[in-house]
Amino acid sequence: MRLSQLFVRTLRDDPAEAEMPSHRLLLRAGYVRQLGSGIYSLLPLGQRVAQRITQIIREEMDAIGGQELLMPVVHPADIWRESGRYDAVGPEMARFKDRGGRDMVLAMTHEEVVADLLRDVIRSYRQLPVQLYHFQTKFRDEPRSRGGLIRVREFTMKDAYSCDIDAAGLDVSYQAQYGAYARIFERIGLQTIAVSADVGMMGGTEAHEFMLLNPAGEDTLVLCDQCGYAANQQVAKVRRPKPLVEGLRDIEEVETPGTATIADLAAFLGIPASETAKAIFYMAEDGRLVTAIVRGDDEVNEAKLANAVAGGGLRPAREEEIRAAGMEPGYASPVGVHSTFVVVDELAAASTNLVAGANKPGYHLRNVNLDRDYVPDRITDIAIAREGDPCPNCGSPVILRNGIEVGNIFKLGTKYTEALGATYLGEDGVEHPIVMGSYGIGIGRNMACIVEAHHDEKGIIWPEAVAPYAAHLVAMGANRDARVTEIADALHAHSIVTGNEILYDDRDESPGVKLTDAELLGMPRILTVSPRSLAAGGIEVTDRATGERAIRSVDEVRDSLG
RNA sequence: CGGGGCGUAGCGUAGCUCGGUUCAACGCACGUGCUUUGGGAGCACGAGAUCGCCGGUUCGAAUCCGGCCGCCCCGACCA
Repeated sequence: MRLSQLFVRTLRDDPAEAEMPSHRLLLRAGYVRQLGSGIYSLLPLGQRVAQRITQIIREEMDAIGGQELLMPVVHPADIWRESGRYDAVGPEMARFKDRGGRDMVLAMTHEEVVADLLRDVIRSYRQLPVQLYHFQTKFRDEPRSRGGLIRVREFTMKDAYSCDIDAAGLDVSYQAQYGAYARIFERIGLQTIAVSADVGMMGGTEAHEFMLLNPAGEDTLVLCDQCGYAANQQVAKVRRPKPLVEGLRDIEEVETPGTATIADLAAFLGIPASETAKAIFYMAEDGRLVTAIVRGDDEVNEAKLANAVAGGGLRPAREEEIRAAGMEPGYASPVGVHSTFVVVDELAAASTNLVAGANKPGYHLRNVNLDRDYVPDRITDIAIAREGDPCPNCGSPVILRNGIEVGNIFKLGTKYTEALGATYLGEDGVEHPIVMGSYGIGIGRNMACIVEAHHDEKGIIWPEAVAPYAAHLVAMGANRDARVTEIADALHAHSIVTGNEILYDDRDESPGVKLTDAELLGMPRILTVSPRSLAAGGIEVTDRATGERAIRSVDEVRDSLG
């Protein structure tokens, strides 16, 4: 490809809106352009990278028996009503009516369509298992897009769906996907960590997310470098040492003016925050007011709490809702209150003689104890893991790191197949719902993550496997030696013939401009043809990653392009 | 949705406090010509902006006021 013909323009200055390296460089080097918030065009260079990533994923999906198909972006609302998600999913799903007034949606994901296909095609256990996948546009009207291609609203995703006769089959499919993911990320140059993850609104029993460590990552990971424990903070278990149990002392009211926060309360009473009980309130989707109790030095993990409540999503309760239940915000506790769903963290439950709210302004209670003073509905781990906590596996201190999710795998189970009636007739002559798994990789996000992991101050450094072109040929000083253009043209022509076309900077630009652009664009090798290189014996080959330069003969370079 | 910031030429910005013949400017990029050619070249000429939009105040608005829209960052949110 001749650079003089390529639809691209590189920018000398960083666009003001770009902060992350990948966003900055992809814009400056002309791989992408923004159309609106979270909506991007891939320019020809970007599209080539996307296609190379896509092809690698395709190969690995095929290698584990995946079958590629293509499902629509526009869905009738009906199948989303069948699964219950038409109402369960909020405004992030775009909805509209077609000309006939029928409700339609833009696909955020394709479980419903897969289940619909399964109920149409699958009759017998003999047709299972099967793994389906496609590359398709998703639209999710995110409340906030960010970080260039890291979090966008419209994007292409590889989503795969495994379909098995039972949980054991799902385990096999899940493991196959896990292995394929490891190979995919290895091949495209991303060092990832697979962490246990929350199943969230997808439902299901188990999930992993493949994470790229990155300071700008939106997820917090809890990692143990001793035993390899790795979990998203949303699900990371907390196993802190149990406190010493004291004898229960009598409850006692104490005046504590102006102590609506744990920090103020602990300071006022001169006790550590760990000797207090913190009450946080949420409304569950089913209308229950949830009281979460953690020790004063802990924070509530909302994902864990939501799973403990099992009443759908949670939102913070409003003050009037808390008062309506008989409690006083800032001085609240479940003591003497019976109308809320009380979830107590294990550590708080094991702690004795805590200070808790008295449910009147300016007063707390000393020596509050579980069971004696209030009745829990559930006792479970709802605290958020902290840096230095003992690893739930081996007890070594864990570390916290930010990560970007580059892929995920979910064991869905039968949620969608039951809802849509996708069943097979088993060997036992009985109808069973098909057991599904779901496996996603965002193409654009992966492209951005590769840049995050592979760049320097000069520009992008594409790994060979995903580079838009294997080499960037720069012709310089053509007017002083006719052989320069001759040789460069011939090399470029040769690369077309071999099917491994290189990028050829044939522009009438100064050497500085050409070399700077070559480094910005990031092909793995830069081939320089100039009177100087010819005098030295041929073509200068620069390794973009290491900066190493070597003179190679023209023949040698030509052969390397084959 | 809360908090903060920003919208002036393709990109980056100045001007805005203090309204008016340096108010529409500067650098880069762009076009033409000549020179230049191994690290973002030089000279000359040139094209390109109804200063995000609408309304108001005023003799006069990029500048002041109100409303709206868009974009970015933090948080909430995130199959």
